[in-house]
Amino acid sequence: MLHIDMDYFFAQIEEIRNPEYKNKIIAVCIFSGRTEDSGVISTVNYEGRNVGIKSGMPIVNAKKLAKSGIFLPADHKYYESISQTIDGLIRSNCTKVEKSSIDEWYALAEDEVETGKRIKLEILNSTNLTCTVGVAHSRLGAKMASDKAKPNGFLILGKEKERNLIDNSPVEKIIGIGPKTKDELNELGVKTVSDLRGLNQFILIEKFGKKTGAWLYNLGIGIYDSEIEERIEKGEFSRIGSLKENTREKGKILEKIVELEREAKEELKYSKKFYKTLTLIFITEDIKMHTKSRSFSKPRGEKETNLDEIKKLMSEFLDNERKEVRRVGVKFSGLVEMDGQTTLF
DNA sequence: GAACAGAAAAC
DNA sequence: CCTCCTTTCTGTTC
Repeated sequence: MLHIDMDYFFAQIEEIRNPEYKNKIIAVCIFSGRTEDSGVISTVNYEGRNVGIKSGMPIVNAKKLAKSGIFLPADHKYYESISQTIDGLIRSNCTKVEKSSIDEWYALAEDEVETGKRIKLEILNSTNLTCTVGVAHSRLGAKMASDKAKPNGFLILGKEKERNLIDNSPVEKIIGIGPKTKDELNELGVKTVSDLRGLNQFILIEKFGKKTGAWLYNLGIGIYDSEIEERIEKGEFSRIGSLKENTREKGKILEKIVELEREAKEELKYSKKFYKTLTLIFITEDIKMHTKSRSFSKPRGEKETNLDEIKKLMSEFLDNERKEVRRVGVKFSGLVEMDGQTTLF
């Protein structure tokens, strides 16, 4: 299996688009609009990483680390179009392709080493962007290989190296193990994947749930999932945004929700899909996420208004929660194809 | 089995 | 001090 991962994607795109920034620190930012520099770093180039800037870091803190750095707003539409170009190149070279995010792909091909090299070159020729390719037997191994080789790298792992690399990795380097699972595993004395071996599978399932528990058990004994899922369609569309200030005022919150709903509907319109469920998202002052949703017996389209439901769901939330609201969002899910007919079911 | 809410993760 | 988007899983309730 191949794993193709674009190097510091958004920031690299900005480097290519603005050659005058060559060799400077470039950080692509998500500005929240609360204050001048509120928001976080999305992606930063290696010059920026060298001085300690990381993705997820508040923009204000990053600016302290790089007085002369270039801090640009994310231009998602443009990054998406480049992602599509790359997607086309990969698909024309591989037998099976899974696009796992805007800048990452898993793929199968006849001769994977040769194909990987060719893809790297074709991407460079047509976009001027570098990427890193990992080749291994499993999905996890391919991903670990590209992680290890980046940036602008190429790494092939045979079965034995693949197993060793995974076995000796700290658990938090494994895709699927985040901060919570890491902490819980560390408490059990598990630091690396190899420490998982020998743990009782029923204890793992009891502690981490059926799915994760069984997956961790298999990981420990060297069984890695390898399926490629060629899904194309998205299952939901959502928009989230920050309020100017934390508040509980219905008018202010509603105004933002309506604005976000309009944006999410644009996506919906573009996809020509209908939805069965509307969800409002609330992030309170303590950064906890809450949701309120309503499903409809008949799928709704881009034309229908949800104002009544939005007001009702919002009131329901505020009546049961006394914290202030920091951010809000709207989500359309349960997407279905409708082609004009409303009597599909 | 659907609806709803929340947790966790990846990006 | 704290952005945005999507997926997957789990528990609960009806």
